[in-house]
Amino acid sequence: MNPHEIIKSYIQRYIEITEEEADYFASCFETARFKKRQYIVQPGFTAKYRNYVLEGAFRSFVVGDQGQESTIEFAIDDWWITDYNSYIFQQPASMFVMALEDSLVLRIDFHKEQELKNANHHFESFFRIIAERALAAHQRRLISNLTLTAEERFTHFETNFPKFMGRVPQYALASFLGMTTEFLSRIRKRRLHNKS
Amino acid sequence: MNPHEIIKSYIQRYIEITEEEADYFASCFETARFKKRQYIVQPGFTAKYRNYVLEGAFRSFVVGDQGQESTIEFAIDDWWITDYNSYIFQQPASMFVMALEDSLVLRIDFHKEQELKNANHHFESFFRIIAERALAAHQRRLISNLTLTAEERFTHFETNFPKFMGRVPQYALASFLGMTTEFLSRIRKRRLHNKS
DNA sequence: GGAATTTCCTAAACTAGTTCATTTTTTTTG
DNA sequence: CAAAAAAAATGAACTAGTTTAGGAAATTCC
Repeated sequence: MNPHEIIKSYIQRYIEITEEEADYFASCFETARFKKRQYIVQPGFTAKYRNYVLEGAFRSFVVGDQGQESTIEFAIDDWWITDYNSYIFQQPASMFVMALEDSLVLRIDFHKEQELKNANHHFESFFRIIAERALAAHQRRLISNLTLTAEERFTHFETNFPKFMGRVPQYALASFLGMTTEFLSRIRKRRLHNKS
Repeated sequence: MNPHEIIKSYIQRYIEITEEEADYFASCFETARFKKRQYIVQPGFTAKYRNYVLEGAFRSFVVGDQGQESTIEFAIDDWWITDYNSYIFQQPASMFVMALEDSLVLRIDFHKEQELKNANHHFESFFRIIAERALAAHQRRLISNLTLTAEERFTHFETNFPKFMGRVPQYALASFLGMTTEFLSRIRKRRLHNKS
């Protein structure tokens, strides 16, 4: 499938629209390629795009006072990524979004997205649905962060996001799960000896 | 202002609609009173309503295997509360939502909300906007949970949500901030002696 | 293909935050 | 208003996770 077919089938998962509407929706996206380690969002600059990953992988993270990185989100094929606080409010970003691999994305410009939503009730619904789903997912993550131990968080990630395992570097996963690389390493070692 | 005037002025903060549309919107809500410690959502039961707090205070929380409570959200006047995973997907809840004080809410039924969204593009926009804003807020919270120490999280809460201070019990705040009551107590004591 | 850089691992010392057990204070309720 | 229940405080022992430091693999890049 070509990029536009992919995004068409994506939107059709969530709302029922005509072929023409789906084509119009797809036409509002443009493809963009990024090389490994390239930044697509940087603190201080406003996130102009909402990005849908076709190929490759991304990671969004913030950098604390002492230079500690905290991974906010990962995105591989069929996931969205941007700095939502920056994109939604069109304010300077506080996060980095970086390519973890050479990647290909479909992206929509903020203003184009507003046009889409104004033009057609169905598109407004679509963006409402994906926002609600993202919110629900964030709430689930918050719950695991608050209730689980470091090891449980790791197990939870392994079982719920197996496709991400191996795709994302360990230091990035550790900071996503809210622990140090050293501790994640120790967990994996402990596992190897204790279990199975 | 009476309840319906309040919710009318609430929606008008986010979208521009006619007086008639605002009246219709308000007419889809009903008021409900709850006594302190009363549950409005319980695990196993599907959250039927999205609740807008007029008076009083609520707390949503999950209970872990060993009985440890983790507060997910607080809501006082002018805030929304429900179990979003349950409400959005109309699945059994995993959270409790409990009144912290005798409270008065305006609530909308899930099916009524769908009607509203289908009837009028503006209402669809409204729910899209509040979902996006809630998502952005969740992302900000995730960042502070990942980057700050327990004491910093407390300070951050004090400065960003002063209206909640004093309104919510300490044990609930501690579990919201991801620490034990004992530790929060120690932080406050430390503050009293060290600073100002 | 080899030097440089990045990522991952190991281990010991350490500390931020927890657990447990008890007491004091505040709130609720008959 | 007194008894009971709930919430907050205190302190000591403990531990899950961090820090620091060094070395081993694995990737990257000229």
